[in-house]
Amino acid sequence: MEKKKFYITTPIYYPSDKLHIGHTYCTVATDAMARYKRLTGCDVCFLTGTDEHGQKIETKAQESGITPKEFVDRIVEGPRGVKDLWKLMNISNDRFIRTTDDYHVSAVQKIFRKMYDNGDIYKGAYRGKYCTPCESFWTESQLKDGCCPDCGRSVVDAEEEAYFFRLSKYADRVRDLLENTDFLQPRSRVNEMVKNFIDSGLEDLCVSRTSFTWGIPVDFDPGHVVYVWVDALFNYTSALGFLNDQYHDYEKYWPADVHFVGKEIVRFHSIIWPAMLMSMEMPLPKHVFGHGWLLLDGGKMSKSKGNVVDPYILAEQFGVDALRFFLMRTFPFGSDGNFSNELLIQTINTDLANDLGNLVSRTTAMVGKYFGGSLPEGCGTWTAPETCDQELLSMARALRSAYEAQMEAYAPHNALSEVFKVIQRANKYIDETAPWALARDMEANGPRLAHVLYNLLEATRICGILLSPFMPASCEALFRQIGAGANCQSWESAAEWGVLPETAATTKGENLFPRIDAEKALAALEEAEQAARKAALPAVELEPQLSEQVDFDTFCKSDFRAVKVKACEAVKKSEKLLRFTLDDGTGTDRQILSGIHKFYEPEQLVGKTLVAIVNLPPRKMMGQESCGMLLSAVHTEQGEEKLNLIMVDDAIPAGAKLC
RNA sequence: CGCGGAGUAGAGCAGUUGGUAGCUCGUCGGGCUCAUAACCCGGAGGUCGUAGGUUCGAGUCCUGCCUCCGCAACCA
Repeated sequence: MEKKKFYITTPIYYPSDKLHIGHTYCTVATDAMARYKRLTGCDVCFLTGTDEHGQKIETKAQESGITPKEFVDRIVEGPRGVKDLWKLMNISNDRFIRTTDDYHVSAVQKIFRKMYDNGDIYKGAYRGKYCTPCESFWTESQLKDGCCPDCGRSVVDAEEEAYFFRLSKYADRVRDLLENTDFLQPRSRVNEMVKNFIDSGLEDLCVSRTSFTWGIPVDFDPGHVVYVWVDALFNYTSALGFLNDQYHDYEKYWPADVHFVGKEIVRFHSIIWPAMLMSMEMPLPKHVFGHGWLLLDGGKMSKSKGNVVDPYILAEQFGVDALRFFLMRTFPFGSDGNFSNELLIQTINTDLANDLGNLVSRTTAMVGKYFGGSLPEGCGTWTAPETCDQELLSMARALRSAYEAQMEAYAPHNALSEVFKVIQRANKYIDETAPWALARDMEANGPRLAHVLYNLLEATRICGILLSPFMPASCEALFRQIGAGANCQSWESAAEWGVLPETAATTKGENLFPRIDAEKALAALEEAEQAARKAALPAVELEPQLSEQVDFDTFCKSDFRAVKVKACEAVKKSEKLLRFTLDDGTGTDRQILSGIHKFYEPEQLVGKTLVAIVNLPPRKMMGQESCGMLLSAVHTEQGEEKLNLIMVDDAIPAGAKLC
């Protein structure tokens, strides 16, 4: 029998910056779904990638002084870049597409031309505001107080030649698709799309740009580049080989079973994407699922707010599987959720350490302690099952179908909740059967004890199978510990009781999920985040130079002298001040106070030759007089202030004038 | 009246088609000792934002109002 096909995608992410926990959330969800489908026996194609064109990237690359391609290469392929992140997160994507890949570029050009040839793309005029000095085009909404957002000068009405897609032509068909099918999920998003965009009238969409060049050129009209969303959306078919020779699976996998996307781009996927496919006379994807956002402190995560959560730090601190699990278990997939480190730690401790990890730990420990790691033959059956046996068995038997229903409804959080009901039931079962009590009289109770432990292993095995799409590596370890071989890990066997061999060899290995000390972990996180923030700051920052000029005579009035440090000590009760006793060549000691204790210890400086301005009026600090000021060079290194005293050659005599 | 979402125990959240208000953490008490000071049982704590309406019955449907938050830009 031919396997059922399943094609699933993440959005292609915009690599204008490092990816954060929100991107990770979406990709982990897609990965869990893909792994689940593979588990059930589907032939899965799982695609992710990056959307690399557009003005923002062009601008950012310019600022960094590199080409746009170099810029995106760095973020996509570079250390701790997009591909690294997915590798770290154990993402099982079959393909990775970059919209700068040649095969995609030429495919998009063919698509653009085809829509042009069939009349759905036409040349028209794009009306907007033009800033003549900047030579740039703005839309009404981009303006700042009605003026150019770049230079603040006034703008004029202008028209620019551009290509348009006849979106309006497909309005009725798209409305029908949204309102009368389950194309767009969750259902609540339908209203939003229809009311916001379709009811108000779909206007034709401007699908070319001339204001920047970092895009796919319209091959029959130089100067125009293809609008990024046309470019981006067709990644889903390019990656299968549509109008290119890179791949050859278009017939096999298209249409996609589901596109997982963030709610902010639902509009593009549920209106523009189907309309363009209709124009191309291509089949439509079966579903678009718009998931929610992870919020921080109730607000959106954004670079400008400086509250972006770095998935690298979390995965390193808590483990990849724990992080994957947390994301899927905690937040209802269709709606927004409040992310917090405290919640993350709590979820890991409650579900993974206390419930699941501890269940495996206590079960394998008992099999080891009472039966040397392998249960006796015949322990799988029991002639007079008690109520608790029956409850555990029936829950475990029913688990797969409950789980499946939730997964099919794109409700991974509920699927996990079903699994944990069984895990909790199993922990309760241990209490009810009290194996340690049975073990006191092995002669009389040995067979019963073995059966109880077998039931626990079986329940654990079934849970392990269903958790494996979410925590692949940890579940492998779990299977090893309970002695479950490959044939005990299949989807089919998750609905059957008694698959695990009765004498399977168990081992009490490392704790699958160690408990986390919340206080320590939070402190470590804080530290890691600060280090990351620091690393992100510019290496060296300098004070801008003054543009105001100073005349020569004024400059000459400052009397700079070489001075030698005769003594130096910290000023009592002051955090910053050092008191210098200096030889300034006059024969009388000069005292200067300087707030540089943060940078120097006093003993380091004795004997050094420094530079001071000596004709400043004396000033009292902490009750002591300071006659002049020592000169230092200052700059900022990765956000941290740095200071270096000007030290000159010791051959220079005290009192030598600097000019 | 731009669109949409949210307002449920001290905190964070679930509540599908209306039918005895649940979960996690915290708190109080009890049990157990196999286990990762974990596990199991029980108690306290909610007039489900507010005012009306439909209904035998509404957290769940309808209307008004209040508060918070997103979107209207290529931020998952």
